[in-house]
Amino acid sequence: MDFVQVSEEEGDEPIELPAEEDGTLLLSTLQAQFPGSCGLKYRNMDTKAVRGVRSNEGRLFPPSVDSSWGEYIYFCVFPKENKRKSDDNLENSTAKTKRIETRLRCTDLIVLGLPWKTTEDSLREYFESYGEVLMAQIKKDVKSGQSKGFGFVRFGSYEAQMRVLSNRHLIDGRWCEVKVPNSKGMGHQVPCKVFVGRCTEDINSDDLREYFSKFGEVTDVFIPRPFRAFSFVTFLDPDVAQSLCGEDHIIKGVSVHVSNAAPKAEQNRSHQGQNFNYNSGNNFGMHSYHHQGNHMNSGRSGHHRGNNQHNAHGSGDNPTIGNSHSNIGSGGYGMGGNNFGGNSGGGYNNSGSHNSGGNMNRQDGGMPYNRQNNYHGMNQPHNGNVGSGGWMNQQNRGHLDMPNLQALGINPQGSSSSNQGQNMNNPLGVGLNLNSLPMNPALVAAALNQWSLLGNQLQNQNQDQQGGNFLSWVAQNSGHSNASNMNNCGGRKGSNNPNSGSAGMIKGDNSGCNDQQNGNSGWSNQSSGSNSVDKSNFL
DNA sequence: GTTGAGCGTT
Repeated sequence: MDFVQVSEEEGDEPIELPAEEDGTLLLSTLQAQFPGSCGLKYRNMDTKAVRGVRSNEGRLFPPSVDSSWGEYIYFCVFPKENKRKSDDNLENSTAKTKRIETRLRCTDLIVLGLPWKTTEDSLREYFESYGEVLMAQIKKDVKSGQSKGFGFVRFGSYEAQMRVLSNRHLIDGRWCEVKVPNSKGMGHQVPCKVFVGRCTEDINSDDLREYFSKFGEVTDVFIPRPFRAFSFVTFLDPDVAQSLCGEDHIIKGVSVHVSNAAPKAEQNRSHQGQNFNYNSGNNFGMHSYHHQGNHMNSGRSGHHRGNNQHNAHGSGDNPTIGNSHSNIGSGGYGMGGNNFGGNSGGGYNNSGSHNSGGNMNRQDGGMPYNRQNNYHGMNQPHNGNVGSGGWMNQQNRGHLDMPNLQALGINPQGSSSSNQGQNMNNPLGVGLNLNSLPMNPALVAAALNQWSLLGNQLQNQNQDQQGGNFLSWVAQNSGHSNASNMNNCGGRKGSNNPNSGSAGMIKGDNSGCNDQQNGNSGWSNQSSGSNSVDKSNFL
């Protein structure tokens, strides 16, 4: 009996696989040892090139005319979606295990928001472009047979599942969510998304996709608009994403920095007192977030970097519900880079020396310089969500650029938290859920300011508050917080009033400023040198 | 016949 020496990847120790009597090697024999493999290849010693092995109807044919497999060591071919970073040899030992594991990890996926008209056939048809669909069902009303607007799908491969989870889906004309059902306990999601800082405006999504595809399959590229000098790249393989973190890459001549797209921390449901002390339960095995006392650190790898409060939340789905965070106008428009919190419910420390940073929304792009503590910020830490998510549609539907939260293990449902629905943290106390307003939160804030709604409420919550409206409150607080903030921007040009955080739509000029930590308008993040950007709001 | 947050008569 002839044996064929096969290794998973070139250079690995080979396994001898028995060939059939006719000299062929059964694909099933190969797959018994190398699950997921679909073929063989070998390096031709003469040409130094890699040659593929002929494969037909479940059989692999020896390359030589005498039906001999020779002394070659063959290595496996895996479907493209299994392809790993080519130089990723360190993971060979785990790759196989991983494939086995991942095969076992296919789960039913719930598809929410389906059009009423979608049938199981059309649902299946849609998802078959991602891979083999083992099951597609629409939940219907028993009596009427009418669709309930959601359904389930199951894929044959984990790769397909991952791809589906990391993409958005336009099904029969409607944007739908695909999630792992009741996934609050799902802990296996690892971040596939990386934050790419120091982007320039001429680096478009195609550039990013093209560049990063050489490391692994890119499933999504997201560039916040208006331009904020960063973007997100999502890989199919979280290992690829992780392997790139911390690296600098040159794209179109520009040195960009890749870092973790800060995973949204576990929701702090306890909400108690002044102790804002949460360690994320979602550290994905690579970093834990120590948000202690009154300064939250957005730094990676558990380090306290920058000490700028940031908002780890604030996606369009407003996952900050039930948390002690706030966004007012986080995201692209309006107040953009700055989050002003209302701090209802006791929150944490409005009066101590360590007040939250003026720009709570800052997440560094990995620049090692010009990092300053920013404890002296507005006296309003977060709590309450005012218009979080900025321009994003609350349901994330219909927005082409909205990444899928669940790909990162973020479940916008808020799971069992009691604070679902109406925002319990609403600092306005005016019975408004600004998140539900389909408009620019900055405008909302400005409007409320006009109505003197914001200021009054905030006054009750902030002992430093001297009265006035919200905008003046912003000005005041960012005003006396600017000891650090102003200094961060030595190159500031005069056009931007750091106290005018309220001026949501004013385009700030912060060129030369690497740390925009004051009350600038959201637009000010457009400064070319800015690394003070918030990635978290786009996770 | 309407609707649009959710979690599945196996």
